[in-house]
Amino acid sequence: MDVKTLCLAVLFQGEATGYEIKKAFEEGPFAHFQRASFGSIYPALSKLLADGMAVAEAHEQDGRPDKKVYRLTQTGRAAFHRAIGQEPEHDQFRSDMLFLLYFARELPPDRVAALIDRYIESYSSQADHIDSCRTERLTSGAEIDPGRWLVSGFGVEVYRAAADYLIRNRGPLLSGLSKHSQAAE
Amino acid sequence: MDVKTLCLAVLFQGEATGYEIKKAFEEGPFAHFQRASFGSIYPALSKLLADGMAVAEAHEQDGRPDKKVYRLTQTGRAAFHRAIGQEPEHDQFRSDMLFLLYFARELPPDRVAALIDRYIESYSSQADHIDSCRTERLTSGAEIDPGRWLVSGFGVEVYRAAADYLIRNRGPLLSGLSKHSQAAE
DNA sequence: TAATGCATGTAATCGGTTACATGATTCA
DNA sequence: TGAATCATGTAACCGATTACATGCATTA
Repeated sequence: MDVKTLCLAVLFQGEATGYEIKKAFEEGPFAHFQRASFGSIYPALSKLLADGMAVAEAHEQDGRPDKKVYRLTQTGRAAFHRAIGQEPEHDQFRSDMLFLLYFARELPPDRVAALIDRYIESYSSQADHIDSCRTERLTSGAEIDPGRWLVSGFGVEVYRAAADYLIRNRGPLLSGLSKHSQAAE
Repeated sequence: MDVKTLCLAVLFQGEATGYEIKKAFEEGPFAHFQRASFGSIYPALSKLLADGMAVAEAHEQDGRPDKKVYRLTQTGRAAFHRAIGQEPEHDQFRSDMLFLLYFARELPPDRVAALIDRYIESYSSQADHIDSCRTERLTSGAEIDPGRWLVSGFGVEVYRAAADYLIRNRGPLLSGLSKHSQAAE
């Protein structure tokens, strides 16, 4: 998804500043499946203004640059609905980890072990983080949006599955590698 | 991973043409976690030649352009080892599906159902495809590389987990959506 | 006869990252 | 005192996609 659509999506849920939009992709609800940088968000927001898809209100602040709060117009809301109406591509789990581990044989065994541990930790903490947001929302008593619930559940499940797989296969991989190097040498 | 490194990786496993490298990302062993287009592969290959990381041998063919078979040099092999020695970033499952389903409430229920079905099918067939390659390799009697084995196993497991999750949550999502729309209207 | 596979490459364009520039406040 | 948070923006650069250009052989 291009950053313009991503901004449209965040603003669709309520007014926000560029800074807050960035946070939505860092800690917020989109954090585990989309990403955007300041260098793409601010230009996208300017374009949204220029295209009449959003309006901005400046809130003065002392010492800091004026806070610019963006809000979608009807045009913007329509554009968002058009965007989510498009046929999406198939999802692919583009992974540097898999790329590296594919060549495990070419790496020192302790480096392979360290890599796996790093990714177990990384996947697990992602899953835990999403899961804690879920329990939080559940206990807050607020109404639960079925779409968001499914999306966060998916995150927990898939990242958990990834971590579990690595935990189960760490040993076999390492012993497989040492057997191979013994045979080769 | 940048396409230059990706080409280095394919060529590390043996000589290949640009066309064959493309196939490695379409049906080959890298298909489920990396991607590259002709428009990036051919320039990357030229750069590899220019940098002395690969040499190319032209094989004449009738009617078609000469087939150019690339092979890594020692320099190229060293560059590849340097590349896989770098610290990678954390993996993120960037997903258009999750983005769309997050806004399920904004879509017609039948469209949501169709989307989910599409992705169940897509994830399942990815998992099946990788799995069939695994059993093929297993029954071929050839030696199994532990790294590649782990990587393909990961693909099967994670795509399967994704499909399973959607199958289990399709109904609840849809009924959640209809309840909500009844309450709102 | 139309589409697909084989086979290589270029060029326009696009979208995004990274780094830079600025600067007050608060927390450790 | 140094780092992090809040807050906005620009510009250089890079990498990749898309479309284009060519053209034979095979398969449906």
